[in-house]
Amino acid sequence: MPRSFLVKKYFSSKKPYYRESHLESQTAFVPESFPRAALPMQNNSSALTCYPTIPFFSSMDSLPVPLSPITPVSPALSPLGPLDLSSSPSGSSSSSSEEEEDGGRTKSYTSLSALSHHQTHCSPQQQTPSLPTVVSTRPAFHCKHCPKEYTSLGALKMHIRSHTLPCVCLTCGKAFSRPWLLRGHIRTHTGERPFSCQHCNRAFADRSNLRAHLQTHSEVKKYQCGSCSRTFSRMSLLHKHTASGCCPAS
DNA sequence: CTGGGGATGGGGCCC
DNA sequence: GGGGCCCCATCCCCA
Repeated sequence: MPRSFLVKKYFSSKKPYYRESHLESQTAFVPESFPRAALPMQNNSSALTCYPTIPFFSSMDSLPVPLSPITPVSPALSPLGPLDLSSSPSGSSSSSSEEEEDGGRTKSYTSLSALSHHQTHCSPQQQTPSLPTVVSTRPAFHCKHCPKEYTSLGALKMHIRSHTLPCVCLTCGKAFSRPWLLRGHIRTHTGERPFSCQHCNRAFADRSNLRAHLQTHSEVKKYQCGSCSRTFSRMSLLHKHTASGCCPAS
């Protein structure tokens, strides 16, 4: 069903949206010799290039190295050694990535992302006091590029890709963390729109955008303003509405 | 200001 | 364990 969001806190500026400024920094890790000319249109996959993060790692030296020799670590002993360069002592930090209090129940997914949002929101100095100081019984894998930490190496590796951005578009040089993100981006070059609306035949390059579009065909607008009872088809529209001053409260 | 499309990021799940 | 995909989330831009 369309966008039944778990209503989470709305952080207006919490996450990096890769605009020009960021792009500029990104191009720093793109091999300068990427072929600009050839537009690999025929075969989408041909435009996919996942550079093995070499350029970026040139400044981050040790990252790929420690991943392999990691050995299972006892809960008390977090695998910080290899992965975490300078970070906090494993015990003390224990920002309890997944222990965001949820009625005492460990909630891994949304709370972690919420915690991540929180962490990216607060300065490292500030965040600790607000976090429950729970000593996690699970190992903590710290990202050395940001304050985030994960309970599995796989999750950390996945996260690290968002720093290394190994997938580079051969057409424009923009870099992405995952191949499928790059594929979606490549559609913006090729114009491919594999997702079409069954109601109006409008096509979209992204399934999420089709899903959002389907909302426009829906009679029911599910996002309602608490103050004026206006309803909106998207949560973002509701947020814009409230931000524009309808709801003086908050 | 609103509505909607486009683009993108990230976590989780499944294979 | 990794890749691919799904879904959620959010921002930007334009009409």
